[in-house]
Order: sequence, then structure tokens, then C-alpha cells
Amino acid sequence: MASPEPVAPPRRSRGAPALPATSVVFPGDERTAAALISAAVEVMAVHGYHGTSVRDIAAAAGVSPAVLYHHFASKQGLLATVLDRGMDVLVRATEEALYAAPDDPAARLEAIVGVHVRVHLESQRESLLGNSELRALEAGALALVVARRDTQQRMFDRVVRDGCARGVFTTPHPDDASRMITSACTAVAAWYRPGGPLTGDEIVARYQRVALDTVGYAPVGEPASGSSAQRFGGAGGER
Amino acid sequence: MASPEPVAPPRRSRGAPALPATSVVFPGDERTAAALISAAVEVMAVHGYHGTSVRDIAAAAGVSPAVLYHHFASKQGLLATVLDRGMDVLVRATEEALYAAPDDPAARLEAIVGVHVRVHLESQRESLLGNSELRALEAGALALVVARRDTQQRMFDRVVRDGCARGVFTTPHPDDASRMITSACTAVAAWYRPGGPLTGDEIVARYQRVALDTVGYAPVGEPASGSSAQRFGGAGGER
DNA sequence: CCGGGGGTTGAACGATCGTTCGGCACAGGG
DNA sequence: CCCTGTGCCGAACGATCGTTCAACCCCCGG
Repeated sequence: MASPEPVAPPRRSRGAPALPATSVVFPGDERTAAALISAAVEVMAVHGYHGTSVRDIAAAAGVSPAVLYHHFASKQGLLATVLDRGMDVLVRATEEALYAAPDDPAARLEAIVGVHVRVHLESQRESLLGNSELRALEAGALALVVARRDTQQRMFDRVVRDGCARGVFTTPHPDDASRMITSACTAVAAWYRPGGPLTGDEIVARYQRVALDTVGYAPVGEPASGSSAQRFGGAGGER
Repeated sequence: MASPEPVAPPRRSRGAPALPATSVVFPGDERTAAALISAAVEVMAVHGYHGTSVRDIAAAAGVSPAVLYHHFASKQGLLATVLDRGMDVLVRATEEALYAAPDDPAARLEAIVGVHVRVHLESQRESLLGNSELRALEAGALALVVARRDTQQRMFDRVVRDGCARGVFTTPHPDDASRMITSACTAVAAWYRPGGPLTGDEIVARYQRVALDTVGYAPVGEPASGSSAQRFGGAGGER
């Protein structure tokens, strides 16, 4: 690999290693640490943790392999940082969406489904990593990430159960429907390709809509004849 | 790792390496090849392809590392065999279920959801491998497996679209609902633990039920008041 | 001007990786 | 009886792995 660059000498002007900007890079991070995190997400999402070497990550970040150990305890520590931050971003975004949503089961479900799908669309590589490389985490870091994942699932469970208790959702299996929704939304990161026929907004809207069907959404006050389809889709040409 | 065995000398009585019996082990397989396949599924499902060494697989199969190369071209070839067979089992089972099902969208959807969930429950490790280690496959073998996966998805798409065309399913987004269903059913392999509170049959039944809600199942002939819930659940105490 | 220190480097460590190879054990046909 | 072939083994190959280390560069306070 590492082919010679045809133009522009590899001279690095010091302290500007590579392109940052990922959802797991936080504003307070040092430049090189941010570049390493970003590079790790990029490369590990493709080849996996064990399929990616420290040299691969360092090369993608534009630094020497040894630099990694000045910013992280180990390759494992870098993975732990990425996964922990990724789950943190997801949970926080979901919490905020839930907090801002009105006291209505359908609106709440739409809110958290929207956030969940959007995060998995926009932070696709981080999500992919978080879903496939948990097994590469050592016990301590794994417990932290799993705890956050449970928190995320619990938020969905609560919304669906509440909707059922109020009679707005009619599914006889709230917890299973809830898990099926999160599973389906999480899987978006596995198939979505940025150049596809649907925009992110369209995908989000569709998943929100189908998720409401999944929980058996039946608006209160109206017994609703036929199906619940009429209550939806005021605007927009569906296809 | 290779700790000395305290009792029972490692003497092998030739030609009886280890315990076989996995869904990707076929009847015509030689004993040692079967043991290697079975061991590969077991170990790789836990640590991933790159996280598993040839020595790990050989040890789990009770043979020497060199034996692997008498039955497979390489470690990569062994993975290709496992994944290819796994997808083949899934697609064939779904095809047969579809063939045996009556000409009714709801019954067909129940049939293929049932098979899909059951395969992912009973062949959990193979499924886990197939969902997370496609990236470790080289181009040729990958194309084969991806083609089979597309076939599987197409069967779901066709059933859902047909149900919509007949007015039995009311979802405005058949393809998205279809993909959400397969995603959710596939994810079963990621969370199911054999000792859990629900039996496999119960999980299958619940997923069938929720899947029908997901596509907006509204039985024909009856405009159905309230929700579709009444049409279901004749027997069995739901919870 | 000088001195110090954090960030970076190339080189090297032992360990383990996938793979190969020569030879051994043993069943079956002459 | 021997001879052949098949399946298995231990040992070893070079490559690459994660990690360490001493030296270096360059910015910054004095």
C-alpha cells in the first residue's frame, strides 16, 4: 500500500495531521487525537477492529504508529473511546428529543425513531462499528457501552408501553415491537448509501410512519374505519 | 493458551476429532471437515474472522492447524464455505415455506417471518457470522453471498407488495416495511439467549404478529373497527 | 540568546499470524 | 508379506502484529 504521492511532497507542516469532523470527535479534543479517532472510525468500520492494524489507523491519520500511544493507552483504548462516545451521542440525542416532544405517545415515538434513524444515517460508520465490534471490547469498557445501549432500549420500551397503557398503541407485544423498531432503525446504518434514491429526511419519515404501524397505532377518539392509513399522510406524494 | 490436560492423555484414536452437528454441516461432509466447519462457526461467531486464528479453529476441532489446509484452500475458503452454506440454508428454507403457504398475503408473511426468525434462533452462531463478517469475504465469495441475501430480501418484498396490491396490507411504504421486518428478524440472533424467558415458538409467534401490524394488515371483507387486534389472538394468553 | 519540554519519529522488540513441508501412522489391495 | 495412498502431525517459514524506546524537532518562557 502506501503508494508514493505523485505531487505535493509529503512534508507535513506540523500539527495539522488530517481531516477531522466525526460525531465522536468532540470540540475539546487535541488535533492529533481527533485525527486518530476519525481515522479509526473510518478504517475500523470497513475492516473491523481485528482487521485493522495500528499502522493502518496511523497512516489514515497521517501520523506515525507510535503517536497513537501518546494519546491513547492502547489500540483497545482507542476503540473504547470511539464506541463509548458513539453510544453517548446516540443516547443524549434521544434523551433530548424525548424531552422536547409533547406528552403524546405517537409524537414521542416519532421523535425517538427520527433521532435514532438520523444518527445511524449521519454517523453511519460509528454506528456500524458500535453494532459489530462490541465483542472486541474488554470487559470494563464493554459494560459501559452495554449499559448505554440498555438505556437507549429502555427509552423505546417506555414510550411503547405508555402508548399501550393509554390505548393509543394496540400491539399485544409492546416490548417485542419496541425491540423490532430499534433493530430495524439500527440496521439502517448497514444498508444506507449516501447516493441512494431517498434522502435522509425521506427515510426518517418512512421509518417513523412504519414504526407507528408496528406498535398498532390507532388514534384515540376516532374508532377509525378500515386502517389507520387515513389518519396519516396529509401532505406529500407517497409512492 | 494450550494448557496441558490434567487427565486423559491427548492420544486421539484417529478419525474422530470432535462434535459436529451444525446447520452448515452437510451430511456428505467428511468427519474432519465437518468438525472444522463446526469449530469455525463456534469460535468465529464469538471473536470474528480476524479475531480468530487458524490455530484457534484447529484446537476447537481437535486437530492440528495444518489439517485445515487439507480440507480447505485457506482460512478464507473455510469462511466462504460457512457463509455460503448459511445463506443457502436460509434461502432454501424460506423458499420452501413460501411454496407450502396458501395463496394469502398474511399467511405467506407469517410463513416467511416464521422461518426467518426460527433459522436465526436455531442457527444463531451461523447467522451472527453471516451478519457481521461479510466484510471479511473476498470479492468472489462475497458476490455469491450477497446475491443470496438479495434473493431473501426479494421474497419478503414480493409478499408485502402483493399484499398491498390486494388491499390486505395498508402500509404506504411496502419496501421499507419489508426491509424493517427482515432487519428486525435478523437481529434476533444478536440478542437471543437460549435460557431466556421466552421459548423459540413464542418469539416466532410474536414476531409474526408484530410483522403483520408493521405492514398494516387489515383483513379484507371486514372494514375492521378500532384496530386490527381483534382479528388476531383467538387463543393463547397474551401478556 | 539559551534551555526545557511536549509531540513526533524511525527502529526495534517479542509474539503471533497464515501457510508450507517432510515425514509418520495406518488401512487396503496385490 | 510389502507397497501405496490418504490423512494427520510437528516444526518451521517470512510477514505482520501491538507496543516500547531513545532521539529529535520545534515552540515558548526566560
